[in-house]
Amino acid sequence: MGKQEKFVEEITSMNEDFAKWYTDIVKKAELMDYSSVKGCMIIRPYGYAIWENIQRILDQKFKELGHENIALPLFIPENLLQKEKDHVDGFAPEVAWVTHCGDEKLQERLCVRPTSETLFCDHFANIVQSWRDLPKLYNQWCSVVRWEKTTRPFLRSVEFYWQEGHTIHETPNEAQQETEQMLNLYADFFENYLAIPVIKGKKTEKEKFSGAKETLTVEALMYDGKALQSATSHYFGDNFSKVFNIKFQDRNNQISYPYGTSWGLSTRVIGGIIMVHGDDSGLILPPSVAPIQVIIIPIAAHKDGVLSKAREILEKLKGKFRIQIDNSDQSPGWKFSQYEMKGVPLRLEIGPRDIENNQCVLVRRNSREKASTSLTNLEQAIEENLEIVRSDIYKTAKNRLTKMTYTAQNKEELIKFSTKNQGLIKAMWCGDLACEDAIKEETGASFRCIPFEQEHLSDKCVYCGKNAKHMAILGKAY
RNA sequence: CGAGGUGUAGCUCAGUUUGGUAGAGUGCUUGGUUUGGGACCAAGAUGCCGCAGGUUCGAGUCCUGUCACCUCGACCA
Repeated sequence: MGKQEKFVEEITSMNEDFAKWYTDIVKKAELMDYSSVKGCMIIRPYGYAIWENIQRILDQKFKELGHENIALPLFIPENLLQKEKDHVDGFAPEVAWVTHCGDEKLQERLCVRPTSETLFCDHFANIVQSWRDLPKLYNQWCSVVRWEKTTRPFLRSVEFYWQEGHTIHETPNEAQQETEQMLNLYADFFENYLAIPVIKGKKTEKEKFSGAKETLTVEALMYDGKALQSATSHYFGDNFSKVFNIKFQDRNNQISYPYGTSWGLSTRVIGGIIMVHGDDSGLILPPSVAPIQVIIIPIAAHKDGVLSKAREILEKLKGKFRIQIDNSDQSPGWKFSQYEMKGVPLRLEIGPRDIENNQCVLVRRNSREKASTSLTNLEQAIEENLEIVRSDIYKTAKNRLTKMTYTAQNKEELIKFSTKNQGLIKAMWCGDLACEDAIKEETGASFRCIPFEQEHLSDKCVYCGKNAKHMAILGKAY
């Protein structure tokens, strides 16, 4: 039986219709369900458990770096939102307004937060007086609302869950370091935990966050060749501080404005995990965030000793791994398919033949290779196999990123690559908005970022031929 | 917000052309036999045919309106 063989007919093949494949996966793996509220989804327990694992890992990392969690209101008064002009211009078209309490019209309407910069700044202004009060390193886990016209599960929904970090610092340098530090933290999380290779870089003026001086981003490539902006980290300078009148007395007894940052990562990453690692049999979850890391499937469970042996294994390992046993009366084949659909990284089969030989069968989700494994060193074998899953799916994703990144030397190549090939395009750029707009118009590809790792491809802008300032990464994005 | 498509059992869909008893597969429930890649037999339960009007003796089917969802664009984390 070859690796490519498809065991499940219920999922649309990803090469046939990627969008349909994606919808099939999120529904059949029970990650989400549609709700009665337009554009809003229900994250089901299995999907939410992935988010909880993401939260647990990131929350610990944030705290190790001195950040504290905080909870701010769901609502933002209109006057507060409107203080920073670029910011409100960026978000106004998609905010939801609360206008009434019962039948009574509110004095001032309230928007449901699309992001919380304004609330944080308003609060900072109240609590900061001295340089001794700085830095403030805050983070909030919450949901926000952006009334998007078209929605897709996890990738773009009207309400979505995320974390938003908001910090203020004494000096620009310190705030810039924070911005970079958090971007690096995200990049490390994607690469080493989610097994998703990312490109780190800076957004163009056009693509940066409304109100930011600079937006840093990690961009990932999906199976279908589209890019996903996976997490962002913004440097605000003193933009927001001045507008919100956040002042402190500095070490020289002068009145100063602090320098701010914000950074966020949302449930969108779950969409990224699906589209980077999944295959025609369903999800493939990175072990670090998989709700179930090992599923034990007893074979011929009615026979003497099988179930008790399976339970014995579970008891021994349940403190070490997220491990479960499926002793339902479905056939083994059904269970194999079911847990492959749900992306469980490792399957442990145990049947009468194994028990005779003091062994079990371990099967990695991504390769489906079966390996008889002694029960004596089982814990170590599982640990090794989970790590093999992580590094294998990382390699697959990394190879795809390399293979699907093209270098465009001139306008013809740029147009050719953006229309014929799905993937990312490296190209030199003069830095002018006019070229950026024209490229978007002509090819449909947007500037994903100006990567930190620059290469000198040529001296000329790929589009206008003027002197090039940077190498940029372009692509179609979710 | 533009273009296209779909709403019938939990799910996937047939039935709409030509109006006349509400269907199939799968899933679900119960019992039994099975069990190393989605097992088999038997017996069951399940419907405001998206919603609101209209035409008609009679509407899932025809007409008008409306809502929701999906796909592709534009916008976004």
